[in-house]
Amino acid sequence: MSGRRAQAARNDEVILQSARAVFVADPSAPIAAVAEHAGVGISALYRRYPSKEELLRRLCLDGLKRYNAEAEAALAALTGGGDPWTAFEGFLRGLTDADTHSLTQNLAGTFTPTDDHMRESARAEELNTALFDAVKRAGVIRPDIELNDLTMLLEQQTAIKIGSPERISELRHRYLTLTLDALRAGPAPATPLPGSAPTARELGERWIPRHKS
Amino acid sequence: MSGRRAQAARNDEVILQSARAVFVADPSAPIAAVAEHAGVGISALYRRYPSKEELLRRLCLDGLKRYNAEAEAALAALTGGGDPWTAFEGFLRGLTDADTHSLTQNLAGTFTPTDDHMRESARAEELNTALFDAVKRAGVIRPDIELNDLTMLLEQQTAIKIGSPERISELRHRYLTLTLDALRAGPAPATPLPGSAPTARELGERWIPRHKS
DNA sequence: TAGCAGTAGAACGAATCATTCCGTTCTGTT
DNA sequence: AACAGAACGGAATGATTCGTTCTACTGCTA
Repeated sequence: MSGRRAQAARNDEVILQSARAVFVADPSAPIAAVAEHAGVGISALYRRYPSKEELLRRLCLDGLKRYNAEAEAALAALTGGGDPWTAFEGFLRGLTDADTHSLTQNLAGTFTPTDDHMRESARAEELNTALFDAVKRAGVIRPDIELNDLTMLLEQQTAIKIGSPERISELRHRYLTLTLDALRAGPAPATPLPGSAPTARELGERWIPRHKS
Repeated sequence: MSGRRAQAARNDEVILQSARAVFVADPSAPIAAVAEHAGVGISALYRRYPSKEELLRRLCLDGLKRYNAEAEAALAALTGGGDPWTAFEGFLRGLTDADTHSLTQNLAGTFTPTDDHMRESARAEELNTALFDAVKRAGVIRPDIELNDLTMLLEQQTAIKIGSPERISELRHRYLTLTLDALRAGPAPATPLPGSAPTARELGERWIPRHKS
């Protein structure tokens, strides 16, 4: 399968990825920005999604599913007899990599949820509770942390927006490491922080006015 | 001094506070939202500030000054022989209360900075370095944390936006406590977390579409 | 080679928003 | 008592942004 058909198939992919990249960076970005990022025309978008809202719904739903997949994996590792803390850390690392919270919490409110969203969301809550209870029962987490604290902690990561996606990921893992140290029960292991601290240049760059980019 | 003159003086105040509240919650909010929040007409704003940008500049400058004031206070406490960790914690608590990072980092880029901003910013960097070096030298902070990490950690707080300003503050202090535990050198004290975790209701509320508020 | 799936991007229309402007109300002064 | 104007509320304005639609073009594919 090649030619026109192939380009279309390729576009399916590049459009979704571009939408993810653009809307994760700026949830209120115009749809034209997605087209530009993908290197396609606007009509290529509208051929696939009837409206911007529908595209956002799709992205968010994918995010929810990805979240649930990570949770299921962690839960499986846990009930399979794996080390509780390792499973828990892997869970949070996975979510950080997938940037699921930028896709769900940051997009929430920009569209009216469908039944699918409700379903995945409910499922997420189940998995969450099961996972958290298991980890809590294993006693590897400090006792005054509650389930919903995790959501907020992960959501805080979305405020880190500096430079390239890779750099962002590096920084998020850096501070996740710190958070994990704080989350862990018992004596602090003080894991060495990965990555490097922001530079003065990175921090200063944000003062230049950005009307058009 | 009363009557018309008094109302004007009162408006000076209420307008600034409203602008802070509105733009901290949403840096791209329309100027009309500020007027509405303040309970005044739009012209009351334009009488005081020639443009939206000027108002933003003012807010940001106030934020920078507040930041520097906190830093100076902490530095004074430190060189005055106070406990280094207490001074450091007080510094971060103060910044969290004043929400200086919402006023500076989150507003940066929405206007072209003036010389005043540059000046205060440079001053902030001086104070920062002095303060951080002193705390670092005292050995109360884990060694792999660098100066600019603090900025990012504080900036992450600005992602916490749930419910009333009081609730937001409570949650930010809750996670600041956690971060402080992670930041501190040596054996983890595991300070009890203040406030209460987010509720499912608080978390779920964000899924309702918000086109008009 | 006819037809259509697929596309690029201009055109359109609605909405948003900063700013201006006009008419009104009060106050301090003459 | 009457007025000059400070201060104000909010409608009108004009520019801009942005989602969506529409037209014209391209090159498979049957």
